Amino acid sequence: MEPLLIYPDPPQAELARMLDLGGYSWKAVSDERAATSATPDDGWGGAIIAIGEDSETAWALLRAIRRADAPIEPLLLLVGGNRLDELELRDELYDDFCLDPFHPRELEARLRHLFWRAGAGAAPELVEYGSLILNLETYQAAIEGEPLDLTYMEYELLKFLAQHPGKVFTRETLLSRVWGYEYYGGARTVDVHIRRLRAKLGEEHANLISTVRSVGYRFGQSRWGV
Amino acid sequence: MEPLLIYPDPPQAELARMLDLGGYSWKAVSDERAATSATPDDGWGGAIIAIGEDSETAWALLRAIRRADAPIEPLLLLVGGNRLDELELRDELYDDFCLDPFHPRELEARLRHLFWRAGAGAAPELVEYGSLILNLETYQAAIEGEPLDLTYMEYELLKFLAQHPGKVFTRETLLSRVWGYEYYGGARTVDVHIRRLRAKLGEEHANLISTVRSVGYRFGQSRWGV
DNA sequence: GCGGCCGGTTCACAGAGCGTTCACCTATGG
DNA sequence: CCATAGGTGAACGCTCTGTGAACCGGCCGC
Repeated sequence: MEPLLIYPDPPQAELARMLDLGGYSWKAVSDERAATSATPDDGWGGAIIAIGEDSETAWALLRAIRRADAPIEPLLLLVGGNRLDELELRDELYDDFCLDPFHPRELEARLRHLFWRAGAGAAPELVEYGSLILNLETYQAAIEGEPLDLTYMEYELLKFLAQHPGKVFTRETLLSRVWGYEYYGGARTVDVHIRRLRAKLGEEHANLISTVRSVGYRFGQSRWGV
Repeated sequence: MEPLLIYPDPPQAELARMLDLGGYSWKAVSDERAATSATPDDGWGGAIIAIGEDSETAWALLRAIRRADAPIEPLLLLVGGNRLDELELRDELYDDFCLDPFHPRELEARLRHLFWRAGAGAAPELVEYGSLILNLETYQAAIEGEPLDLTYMEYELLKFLAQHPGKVFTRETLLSRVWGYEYYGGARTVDVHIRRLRAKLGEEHANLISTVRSVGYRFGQSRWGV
């Protein structure tokens, strides 16, 4: 997970200890310029801004963050009880706040909930293996960015295989897991679908699906490095 | 504004006083049944649930609320410091929480922020996708500036699809989400409406709705990024 | 009340896409 | 070198979807 942006620098010892204990990576900055220049390649994973004595500076930093091209989310404030009224009319500048001084347990719970909320909204259901991507919501597949035009059964079969990379499945297992438990048909059906999958994956990636003679098929590399 | 659902009944005096002073209308209930029967015509404006001694009952109530046809939002918990760990793995059951006993000012700030968030995120009256625009207030639709003359069901179907671009829906899902949960009719009904939608969208934009064979229909192109 | 219109649902049919099967060929290992 | 397993091409037939049209119920004006 990307590191958290912490303000000010240095943060209060309580906060630093709680973050370290909670396994969060973080970096403290002292102003907007420092925040910009220290931005990780993948952006910040979130921010915790303490509204201290010089609250105007903190608010200015928050406005800058929210205006930026890649707004940081989630954004949590640490605010003293005597500054609560400053939150009013600034709703757009934060996602949650925590009274300072804080209970470590409360702050931890708030962070967890914020990250859950951020993650729950966006993330589409994806199955990935190397450059292969299956989007389970849109029923689309792509390899190295190139969309694959798969039929329904091809998609289902590839999905099942890619969800268990490295594992070998017999034809019978595939028939029952992909086609359905009560399915009764020839085992060669699997062969044909595997063939078409290999063809559509392209010569370059056809070896993603390997044949295990006398057993069945395996997707991806074996765990033993064969 | 619609009244707030408060649990338990009666609420602690501090909470009642803060709500009254803050100008909130509210109604306390003692269990799920009371909550259902006391539901205002326009639904609840939100809920404040205190996790007390009998936390299991409160969690059950929350689960029922979130499962209901019209989930109550926003949902704020009052939770004692010694019960903080119960929040873990229940993220989907609340929007925010406040330590109990609470500062009236903090609770007020949290309520204000929650309502602000709910209002800010509340359905924009426009749904847009490419050159397609749906005006939810006036029930009008247009593509490339050309108004579309849609019937009620056509409009509802297009609205639902356009609100979830890229995602594939089965006919059954569409029937339950667009036509209504209890609807029981032929799945071919969906086909016919899709056909008329495509016709009215015009040859040029008919491909906005794509068929996913053996699955259902998808509106627009998938977004791999989001 | 009655007849026509409008919108939603259902039906029947046709066409195409796709899964399955079969026959034949190639690869592999004993 | 044989036996067996897997790859390949093609054909068959089912299932799903698109489409035209009929049906049905509600609404409105005459």
